[in-house]
Amino acid sequence: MDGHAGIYCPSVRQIADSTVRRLSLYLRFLEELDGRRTTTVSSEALARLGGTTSAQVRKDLSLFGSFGTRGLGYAVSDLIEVLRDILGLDREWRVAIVGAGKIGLALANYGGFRQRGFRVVAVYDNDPAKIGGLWDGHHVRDVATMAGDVARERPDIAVVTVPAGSAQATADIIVSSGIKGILNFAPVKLRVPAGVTVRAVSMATELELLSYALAQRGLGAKGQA
Amino acid sequence: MDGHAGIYCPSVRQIADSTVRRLSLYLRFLEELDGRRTTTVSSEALARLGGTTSAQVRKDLSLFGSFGTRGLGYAVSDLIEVLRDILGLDREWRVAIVGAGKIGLALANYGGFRQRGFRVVAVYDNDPAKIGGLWDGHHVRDVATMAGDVARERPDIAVVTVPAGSAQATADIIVSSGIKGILNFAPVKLRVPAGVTVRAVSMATELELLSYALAQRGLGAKGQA
DNA sequence: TGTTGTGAAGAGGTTCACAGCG
DNA sequence: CGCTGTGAACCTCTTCACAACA
Repeated sequence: MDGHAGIYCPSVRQIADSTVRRLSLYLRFLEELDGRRTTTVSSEALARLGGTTSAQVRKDLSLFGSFGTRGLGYAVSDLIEVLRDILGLDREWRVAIVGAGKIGLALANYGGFRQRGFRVVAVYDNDPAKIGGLWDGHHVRDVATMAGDVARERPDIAVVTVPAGSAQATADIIVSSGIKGILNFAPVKLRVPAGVTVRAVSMATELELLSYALAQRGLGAKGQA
Repeated sequence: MDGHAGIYCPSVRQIADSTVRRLSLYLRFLEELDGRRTTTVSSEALARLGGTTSAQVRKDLSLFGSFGTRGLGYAVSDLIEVLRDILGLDREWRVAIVGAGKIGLALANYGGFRQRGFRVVAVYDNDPAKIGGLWDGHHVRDVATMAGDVARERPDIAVVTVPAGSAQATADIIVSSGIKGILNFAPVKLRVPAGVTVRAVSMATELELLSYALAQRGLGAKGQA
């Protein structure tokens, strides 16, 4: 055990999503800076990299503590450790992938996945054609057996990469098996009880936001045939 | 030409991302309701489906016009058409995929992609091993030839599914070739000139938001070994 | 009567500006 | 002197409450 989880308690109860999103961004920049042997960084420099303002950077960090040195800035390697701790990346997260399809595969093969401490411990599907087969080195199991496996393998997070139509039913199985975190790739809003956290990666929504932006842009100027 | 693009001009100049995101969600629910032959829906019902409030639904829609009937609600099929129009889904979007890998494949095979009017017109990569090969029915071309193709094939949107390290360079090529919309799957913040819209699908960030939420949750109660 | 559309009030996040320190 | 940390002002989005109306 590392025993230092929760050193950086926010003074305020609830931290905004937008803040955590930026912390995650800062961390990526800091790791890049660290790779270039940069030892110190100012809020101004971090802000430029992240497309925000120096005040925003300082405010974001100050919600969790005082990590900088006045007149100097932030020590890159220290801040990396702090942010990893805050974001919960100082430990391993055990992940079950539900839906042995292409999206899950893309995620599992995404370099940052393993590197950030996310480890696939089980893969499920409900398609008899897939069950028993191999998927990225894992045997695909029947989703019906999930609840029984959880006690043994203790996954922390379930990744839902099933079609929209079966996403809610899948989420229900996941919830009832006791998993408290869900990363949802299906283009539906999952309904879960309090105490379970859902995050959605919404390709459909982002595409539509893009479509909206482009359509708006076309109004004033050209409006292509 | 359909000629009715831009009927629904927002009274305010700038619509919030969060609003457009909800419109996209409403549209999905409306299509589901339409499939069940439901003809009318109240803001209250839409709100329940989308996890928001009726006032929010009405406010969101009222930014673009008055589409409901007092005492009755909204006509499902009419509202579907209105939202499709607002979101720019009443036309075809020509898409170039840059990075012939697994994520792009997952996206291209996602049902809603074609169905919502997004059509892949070209696939690029910079890996000589992939160039010339077949990818989901498309010949993979050298990304260096992109600028020349754009004049002929007029893609509206480029999907960036290359590794983080080459994402910015790829975006630069895309921008200089004249494409105005980018859907970015790489875990980096793309820097583009004004006039180009970027949307990011960030698996890394959402994973970290999930990790943060779970880590926080562990503090008060159990704090697993 | 039932539900929309909307001004006004409220909440929450961002920006400002400067005191506080190294 | 430079840069952080932070209360206060600002602004934007959300919620409320009710008039308007089919």
